[in-house]
Amino acid sequence: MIKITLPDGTVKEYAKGSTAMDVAKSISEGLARNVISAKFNDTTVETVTPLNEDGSLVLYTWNDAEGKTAFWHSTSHVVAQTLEELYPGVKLTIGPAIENGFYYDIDAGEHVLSEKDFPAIEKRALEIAREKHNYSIRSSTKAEALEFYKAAGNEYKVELIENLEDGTITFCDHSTFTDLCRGGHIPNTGIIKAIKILSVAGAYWRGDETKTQLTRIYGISFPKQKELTAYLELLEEAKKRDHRKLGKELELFTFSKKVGQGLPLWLPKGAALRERLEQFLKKAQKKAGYEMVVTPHIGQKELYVTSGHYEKYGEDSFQPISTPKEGEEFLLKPMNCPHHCEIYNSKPFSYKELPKRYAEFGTVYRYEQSGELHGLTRVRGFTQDDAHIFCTPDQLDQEFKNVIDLSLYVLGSLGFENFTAQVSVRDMEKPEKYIGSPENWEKAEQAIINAAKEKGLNFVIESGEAAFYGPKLDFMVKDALGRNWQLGTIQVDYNLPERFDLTYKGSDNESHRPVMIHRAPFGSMERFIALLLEHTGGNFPLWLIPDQAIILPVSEKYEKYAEKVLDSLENHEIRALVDKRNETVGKKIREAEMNKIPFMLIVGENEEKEETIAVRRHGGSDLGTLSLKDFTDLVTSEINSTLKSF
RNA sequence: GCCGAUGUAGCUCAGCUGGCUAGAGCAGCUGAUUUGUAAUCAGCAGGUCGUGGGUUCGAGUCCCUCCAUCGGCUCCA
Repeated sequence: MIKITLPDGTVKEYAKGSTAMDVAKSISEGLARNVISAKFNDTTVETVTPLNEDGSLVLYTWNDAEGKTAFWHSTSHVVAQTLEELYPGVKLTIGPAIENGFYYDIDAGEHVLSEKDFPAIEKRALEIAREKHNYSIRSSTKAEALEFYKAAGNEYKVELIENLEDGTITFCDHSTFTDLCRGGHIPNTGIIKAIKILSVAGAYWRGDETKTQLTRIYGISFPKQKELTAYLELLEEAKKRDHRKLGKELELFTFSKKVGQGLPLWLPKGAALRERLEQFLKKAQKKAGYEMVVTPHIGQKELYVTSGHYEKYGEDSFQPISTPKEGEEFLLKPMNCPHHCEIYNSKPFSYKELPKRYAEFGTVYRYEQSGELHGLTRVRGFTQDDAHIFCTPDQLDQEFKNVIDLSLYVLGSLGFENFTAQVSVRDMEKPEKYIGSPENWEKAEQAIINAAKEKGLNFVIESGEAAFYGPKLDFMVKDALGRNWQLGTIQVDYNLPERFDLTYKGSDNESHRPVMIHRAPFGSMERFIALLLEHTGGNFPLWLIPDQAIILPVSEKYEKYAEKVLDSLENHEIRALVDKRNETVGKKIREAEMNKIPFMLIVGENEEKEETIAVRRHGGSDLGTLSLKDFTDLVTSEINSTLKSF
């Protein structure tokens, strides 16, 4: 007998060799029907794996993330089988579950897969699923596994197996299909009721640009057809919140082929919105002890040779601008830090004067690969809400926490709640990749982790994600389609102070090296506004939205009164406009709704007589007839409740 | 940059296997209407079908080049 500990703490005895499914059956029939994956002593096991020792067991259903992982991974096997069947000669590589669904990478050989092939793949995969095949895991020796794939001519699997330890190699079989696989499957293909192939894309073998490009098939599957339908509807809804679409509809920004790809053009409403965001941050920064500086958009090539950026990125960047003068070259600035370093260097500092905090809304230019450009989230010219803090090593800890406070204030004021933080630290196995002393790195990494903990951030630590010059903390936010984007960033830098020979005089009357912090709470104005658009669906907070109210006169006769209302609102700094067009009220309301204007103020005979306005809120609720004072109070109080001062 | 897809009026789209002067709705303009909570009516105007080449008696439709966009990959100071 073996003792199995369940998540609620109960311990039960089972015959040796019992499976997770046996345990589920002993608890309830319903659970047994729904259990699709299990973890035994923190290792994923099949529901049919015999358990031969004491241990703790967790059972998962479709409602658990682990259950979905097993479900989607299992589906990828079925899809792989389908691909082998429909396109003879394809070579399978890997097929994991991902956050939403799964993919399978294949070397399709001569076949070119496109969307046209999806229906056939979906149909056949579902047929296979319906045949209710059991998944079963089988061990293999390394020699056997190698022989199998060498015979099949699949060099990818051979490469994978060569990197595996003998004795740990397993295959998963179902139907006539077999695949090298470490495990984690649902019991039976029959519970896969809906399969959707979502897209096809190129992906390099092992993520390496120099290796073969494989064909990646993305898909998703569900235990109920209804859930697939709901998921596809969700995707449709998400598309409506795409910032590229909303930006066009709300006239915030545009792109021009003539100006160049990845170079956004800000329209009046968008520019004004940007301006409000900048003022908002400037105010908070002033309180936090920052000083604004201004630097030019270009700098001598020498500047970037000093900073080291030219060596690292020069080839792949906008190329130097030459001048009539022989040998003179300038670069568009790809970041503001070197300029700020030179500002620091413009005079000597005592430790008593630190930290110095130089802030600038600095526009930078980076030659991003054409295939990588994406709306406002990935562009070639953008404005960072940049600042560089020069401080003593002792001040690093406190400064870092202060920056976190500022970043949280920014995210909070704009309604971002579901952000995560990522702390990027060194890859301890590759010390040669980083500059700066290990002691300093250790100190900085600890300072960041402590600060993140102290501020209660929901964060993950990623090894090897640090920049070569220092560790960092990034705030990550998801877009409408669930893709992760980095917004705010806080980075410690030991490199530039060294390269620019920055110093301060310490209490010991010796020269010391300051530490530098790069930080941008928005990240960039472009990306921040993009993510804010997707988060709010275009319904920005009242203080930020371009037009706060629109006055809709019922007919031409009330235009004068409408103008009077507009004057009054403008005196209270409410951004409003009058729709004087010769259209019906219904039409004016419809368009104001589509333009996402928060308040619609209808004025006609009654309102003129009583000096009031009939207020309709975006979304349809009727706030009734209000006096102008009541309305301005309403607007002010709503703004004050969302926009706290720092 | 790589793989796959897309590109018709300001916007959203139709245009079947190549065949008369390329269509619609919205937006725009003109006129009528003076409107009370999500589209008043009528008329007009608007397109070298992304670009350049090719095949063909004939190309929006087929082929190639380039450009841009979209989904991924790689990259992201």
